[in-house]
Amino acid sequence: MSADAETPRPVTRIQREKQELILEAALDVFSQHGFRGSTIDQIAEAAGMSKPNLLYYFKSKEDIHAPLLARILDTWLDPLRDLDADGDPLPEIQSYIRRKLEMSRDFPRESRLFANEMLRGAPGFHDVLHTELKNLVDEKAAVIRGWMAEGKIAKCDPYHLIFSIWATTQHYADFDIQVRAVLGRERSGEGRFEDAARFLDQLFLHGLSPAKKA
Amino acid sequence: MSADAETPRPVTRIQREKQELILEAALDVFSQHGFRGSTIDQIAEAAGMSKPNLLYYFKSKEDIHAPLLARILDTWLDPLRDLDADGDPLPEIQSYIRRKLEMSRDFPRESRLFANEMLRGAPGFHDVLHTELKNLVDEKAAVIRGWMAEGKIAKCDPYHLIFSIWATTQHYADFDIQVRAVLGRERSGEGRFEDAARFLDQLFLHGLSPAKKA
DNA sequence: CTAGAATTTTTCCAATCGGTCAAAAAAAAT
DNA sequence: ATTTTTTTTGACCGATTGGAAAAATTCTAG
Repeated sequence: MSADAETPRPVTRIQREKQELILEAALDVFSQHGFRGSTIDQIAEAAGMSKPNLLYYFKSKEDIHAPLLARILDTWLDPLRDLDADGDPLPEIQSYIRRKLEMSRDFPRESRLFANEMLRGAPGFHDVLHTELKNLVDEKAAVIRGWMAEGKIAKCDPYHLIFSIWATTQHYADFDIQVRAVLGRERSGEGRFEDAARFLDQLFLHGLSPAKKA
Repeated sequence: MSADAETPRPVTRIQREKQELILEAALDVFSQHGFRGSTIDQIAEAAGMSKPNLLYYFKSKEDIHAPLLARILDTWLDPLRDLDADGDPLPEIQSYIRRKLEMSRDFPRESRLFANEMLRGAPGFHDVLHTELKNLVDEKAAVIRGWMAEGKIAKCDPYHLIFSIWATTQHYADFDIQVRAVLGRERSGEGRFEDAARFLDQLFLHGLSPAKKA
């Protein structure tokens, strides 16, 4: 018997399903209230079980939160990983933007959980940001810089370019309520994501300068 | 004697100062942990006083939080209010971006408090978003559309333009930790805001299309 | 100096928090 | 059917929470 007093490693299919159910409920709660603002009771109720029962599957609040974060960061960076150095620069960036926007549309809770963690100062997350994340961004920034050197794209700071893509796309998940309020009832349908996609295409491709017919 | 059992309206100069001291401390705490994740004890300690003493000045947690939010939304929108329909479009927008960026640099806690509130779904804030905020944005969106009609600026959705300015500028306050991690030790000085300003100028003015010498 | 008001501290409370434990119940294995 | 294992429940614990009450202190005016 190992000395590890941990959550029963998922043997049964049922166990895995229950754990998934709990993580799903926890995502709901954590993404709204943050880690400290969420309670185990809340999560348990959202998952339709009692608190001790939930604690049978995850032995602490942290143990529910941590795997959520880990999983999310990973899928969150997938679109950036797929940025292809051998592709056409502008279409590559364009499709990166589109994929990030789709993630904000399809996984807003994940985006908000991530944002909550950043606002807290990302405790117990620092290392990942400075290694995994930084390495990936460094790599892709180099790719982008390569495109600039070839004259295929306007010269600019690739890091801030990536930041601006993150910011503009995630905004539609994290500030959803504000966006809906400002757009009003009529324009708050799912169509707002298509409008956003159109706008971001134009912004990143041409900016605001009036079209020159030179 | 009014029936309102409220916090002693600030008569003394000392009272006003203490209240300000508390709000300052509360801003620190709330901006990091959100409303539910913050405790009165934390705030009291940050303000250098005991919890009951703090409760002498503000009778509840909500009573500390609410005025902070109200004040922030107001100053937060100042730059947009100043967007001048009679000014030159591109410089107007450029200086709006710059001011928003400066606010992220100089008042990051305010930005984070606001972000925290949005993530929660902005309870007890809905009305303000749908009236004050929406009205202002509608007004300024009309101004921008006017500029487009005159051909002084490229045609695009003015609402999403405003969203993208909010997103890109506030990102440097709300995701500060991520930004620092990615930029690395060397580039995490205050200079990053100048880099950001340069980049955003280019993004919004010209986008990423390679400079045409047509 | 002294009465009165303003401020601060001490003590306390009920509710909620994260989490434990043993017993009950349900499933699975024999 | 019965034993064994897994899952669920109910009762409970110490710590922390938001907040009240009242005593103790400090400040201020006369």
